[in-house]
Amino acid sequence: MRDVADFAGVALTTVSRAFSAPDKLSPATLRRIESASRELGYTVNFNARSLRRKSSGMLLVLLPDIGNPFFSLVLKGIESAAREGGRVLLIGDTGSDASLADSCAGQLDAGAVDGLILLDGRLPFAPGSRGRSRLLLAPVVALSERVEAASVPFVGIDNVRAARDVAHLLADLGHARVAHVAGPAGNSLTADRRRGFDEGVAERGLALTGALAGDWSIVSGERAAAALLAGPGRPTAIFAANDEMAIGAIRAAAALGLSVPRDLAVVGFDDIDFAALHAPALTTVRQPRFAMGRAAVAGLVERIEAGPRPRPPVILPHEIVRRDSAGPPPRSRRTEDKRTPCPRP
Amino acid sequence: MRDVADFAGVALTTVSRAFSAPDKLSPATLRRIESASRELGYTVNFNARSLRRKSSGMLLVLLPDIGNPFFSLVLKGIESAAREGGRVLLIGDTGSDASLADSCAGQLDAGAVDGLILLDGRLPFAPGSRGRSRLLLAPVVALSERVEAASVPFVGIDNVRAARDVAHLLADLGHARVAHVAGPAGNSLTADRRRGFDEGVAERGLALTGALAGDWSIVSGERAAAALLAGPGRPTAIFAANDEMAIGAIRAAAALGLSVPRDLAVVGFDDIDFAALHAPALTTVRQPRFAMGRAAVAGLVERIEAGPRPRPPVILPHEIVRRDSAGPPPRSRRTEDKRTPCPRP
DNA sequence: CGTGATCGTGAAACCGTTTCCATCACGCGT
DNA sequence: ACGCGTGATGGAAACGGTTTCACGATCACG
Repeated sequence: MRDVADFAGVALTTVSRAFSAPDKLSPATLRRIESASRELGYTVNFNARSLRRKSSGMLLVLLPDIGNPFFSLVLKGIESAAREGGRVLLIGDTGSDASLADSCAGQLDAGAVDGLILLDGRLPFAPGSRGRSRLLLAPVVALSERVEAASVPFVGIDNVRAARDVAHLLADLGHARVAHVAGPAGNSLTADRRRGFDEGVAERGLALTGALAGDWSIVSGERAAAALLAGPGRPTAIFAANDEMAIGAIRAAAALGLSVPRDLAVVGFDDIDFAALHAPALTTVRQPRFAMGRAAVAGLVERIEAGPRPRPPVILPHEIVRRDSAGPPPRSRRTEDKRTPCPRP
Repeated sequence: MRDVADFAGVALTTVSRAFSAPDKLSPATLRRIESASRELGYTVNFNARSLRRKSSGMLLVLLPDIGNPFFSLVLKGIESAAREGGRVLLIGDTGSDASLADSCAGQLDAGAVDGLILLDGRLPFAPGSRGRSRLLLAPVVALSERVEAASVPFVGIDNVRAARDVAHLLADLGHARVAHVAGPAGNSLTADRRRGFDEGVAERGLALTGALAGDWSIVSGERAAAALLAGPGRPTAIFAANDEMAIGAIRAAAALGLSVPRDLAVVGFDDIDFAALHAPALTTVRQPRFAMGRAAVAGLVERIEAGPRPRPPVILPHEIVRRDSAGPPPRSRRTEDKRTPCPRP
């Protein structure tokens, strides 16, 4: 910087201003400084700037599995909003390792990042620990999945309502016996979707023939659905708590010689990209993933700039997307009733 | 730091060493300093350290689309190796925006990151520009996809060989007329796989009925395959340059009333997670994605530490995974020959 | 008692920016 | 002609850690 200043015949201060507040300089000096730094191959040093400013302009995103297709569009939303605000993204895949999440979150204390976006329902650091209490005041926002601490701002959808909507849809289609493939226990999404579905089922007088937990993966959904379909009082519709498990449920049905949607209706959740391309195309709950990412950044930036004031959660609208995987229940029910024994077409 | 030193009753220097070279201290003082800093809530300031050390310990990964399932396991490999080396990951999704890639790469000059992993075939900055020439000497490694500059170390597989293996597999299965759904033009993967397939086809005397380019997406693969299947001399096997386009090809076949693998063999490339779960399960070329990620970090770290010495490319072994989507050609060929006219079952 | 080896000590320099405060020139209203 | 506000610029002190260096203390060992 010294060299650039000398080369351009200005003071160090002026060069600094040329890069941090260009509009404060006369166009002439600005041009001179720009050409000088280009000549000398000068670039502002990021670390020095961050040190001095006590802010790096980086945002850390913590997520449990970067391979999860649900996150891709969310991340793009985060990235797009971050970029508009001149901020850079750090992504930490915490996997199932809690200590790893802790070390990632330590970046906040170390001043490496200005804020944290949690896509993982777990808040880093053990409850009651010093790290945890510090985190509650820090610029942190929970996205999609709530965290137990209410003081952490939340961005997401109304999962209870959405799951209830699914139950209503199935009732409207004529189903009477339904089952649920839930997410893993101890997860706010699992709990909310389970509760909403139960509510909707009760409201419409449906029978819940069973509910089994998966771990969001295709194979877990397949396993759970296989068990649900094997039991007595086989359901005519299955609601899976995410799209991947719904795909698993369709596989399980196929393995039993059941065709979706003819013999079984399946509804997923999330509307991942592949949902529309799957055969059959998945009926599912669309989350506004891109908008959720953007809203999280907006909330986080506000918290960075305005401090840890409590904020109401941001609930974005969801939408039920009707595609091929959910139709009316099979006629076979009526044949079972022996009321109108009709021949197979 | 001053406070911690006072609190622990040691010198500033000693506290510094406790965090940068703990093994140089006696266990007793180390413990004392640790408890003191815990007590005082002290954390090393990342920016100050990076500034003084002229190195941040961060690695930047540039990729064209974070939603691409191929990258997920690669990223996990990168992450795991980076973590072992005590380094942190920055991920930049450049999309199709070249200027965005430039600004990301500018982080290198700014000292924000120590190295760059390019999963995008494009090298940032225009050829001949100052940024580009600087990049060639900087710690950069190309992963999976080669970049035009030979001086940039490369980690990946032998795509030519792998595609040739696919042609041989199809020949072994008895296919005589094959087609190719290629990647987008101007991409090294597209070129290599195309060339290898052509070579293999020629070696075994197969007929290439056509080759059309997609953009790696399912729908593009579907469109290309539909065109290939509609033309005269319909192929009995299609080799798609990645798994997603292979899935698209299977969709296209289904739309034409063709069943895979009975009426058409389809082979993909990459072995993404979903390939094994797709119905039918995809025959494909497995890339050692996790190992590739790790190797890239290893190469990058070496380049960071040892300087820009030219290094031979790291070519990892691939493997053909035979699943359900590719079988022998349909009998119908013989019926077409009017030799054994048999009734449809 | 001498001899290394190991561990710890102050002080000072350094990293590259930002920012507070002062300076300076210039144009304007009176 | 004078005082003054304004906008551009310069000087110097942080910012918070790391490194270096010469040197003092301690300790085990022969």
